[in-house]
Amino acid sequence: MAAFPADRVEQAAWICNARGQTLTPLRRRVFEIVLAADRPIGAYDVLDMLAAERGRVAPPTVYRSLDFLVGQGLVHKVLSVNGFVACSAAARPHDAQLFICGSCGSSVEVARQLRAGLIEEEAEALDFAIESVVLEVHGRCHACRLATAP
Amino acid sequence: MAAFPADRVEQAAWICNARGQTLTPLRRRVFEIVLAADRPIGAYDVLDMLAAERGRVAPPTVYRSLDFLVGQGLVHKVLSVNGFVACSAAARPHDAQLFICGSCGSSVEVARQLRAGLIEEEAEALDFAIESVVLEVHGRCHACRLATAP
DNA sequence: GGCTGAATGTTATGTTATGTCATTCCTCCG
DNA sequence: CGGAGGAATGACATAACATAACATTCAGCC
Repeated sequence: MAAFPADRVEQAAWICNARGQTLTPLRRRVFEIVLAADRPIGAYDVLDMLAAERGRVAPPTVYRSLDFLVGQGLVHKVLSVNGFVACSAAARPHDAQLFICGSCGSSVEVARQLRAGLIEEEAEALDFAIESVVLEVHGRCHACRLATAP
Repeated sequence: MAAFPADRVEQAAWICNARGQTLTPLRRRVFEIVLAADRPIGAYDVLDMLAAERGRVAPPTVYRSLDFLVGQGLVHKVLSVNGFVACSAAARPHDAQLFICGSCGSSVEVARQLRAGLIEEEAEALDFAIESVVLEVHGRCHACRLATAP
């Protein structure tokens, strides 16, 4: 198998192949659209862009592709804004840790683990089997803070 | 002012009063409904229950009351299930930390702080001003684990 | 009495997401 | 070759969640 590629779309294709999955043209295009937005983008925004390129597109077309990408860890769903954002480190799936600016809508994914075992401790105490953790931090980003407090 | 009451609904009324707000009959009833569900409940489920009691009820009626309760910290919105759950410690507003069972739908709110400063550190590094933090842990609860692994 | 503001009612619509069945296309196997 | 089977997509309909905008009610107050 070829070496891990530099381009993010090619990386995505490589990752899918490595798992016996296929980044079809449609999925690839959806991924490109999500990637091009530098912030969480709504499913219907993706839909509109697809529709502009190829005529009428129905919601399931978009949701199926997004679900696939989320399933592969290539894209994260951002619950607090009902949007989707490209993962910044998709090689291995992980729970997203996002800082989301309420002012400009941008989001930053943080790779470094921001949990310090307390969640796992608590889960242990509750005898709760963790499957995933949603962590979304809301506030104002650096740029927006500068903009309004000059 | 009277002492802090034992009943959760009375507590809620007391908290609202202390802030110059009013827990009106409608809001009180919505709070009771959310409280009675021992898990996150959807806005439209609340709506159905209200409608059963008082005839036609429109969505804004319910959403306004829920928004008020969320604003007062009496109820948390659970993003990952589009639902609302009564806060277990409403006296002072806080970000919710929830363990949600994907099997039975129950949720448990944890009062103990599960963050260890890493999020704040990261925010500092990003010059990001935190306004709120969404933390929702998904998995299987104790009861459901017992049920399927006897 | 009439002004005011908070709350609620009412109508309509916007936004997000999914269920279901049909169609296409590729692959594998005989 | 030809058909079975599976993955992906297309197409249609509808469900589920949420809000905008304006009307009405009602209590408190001058």
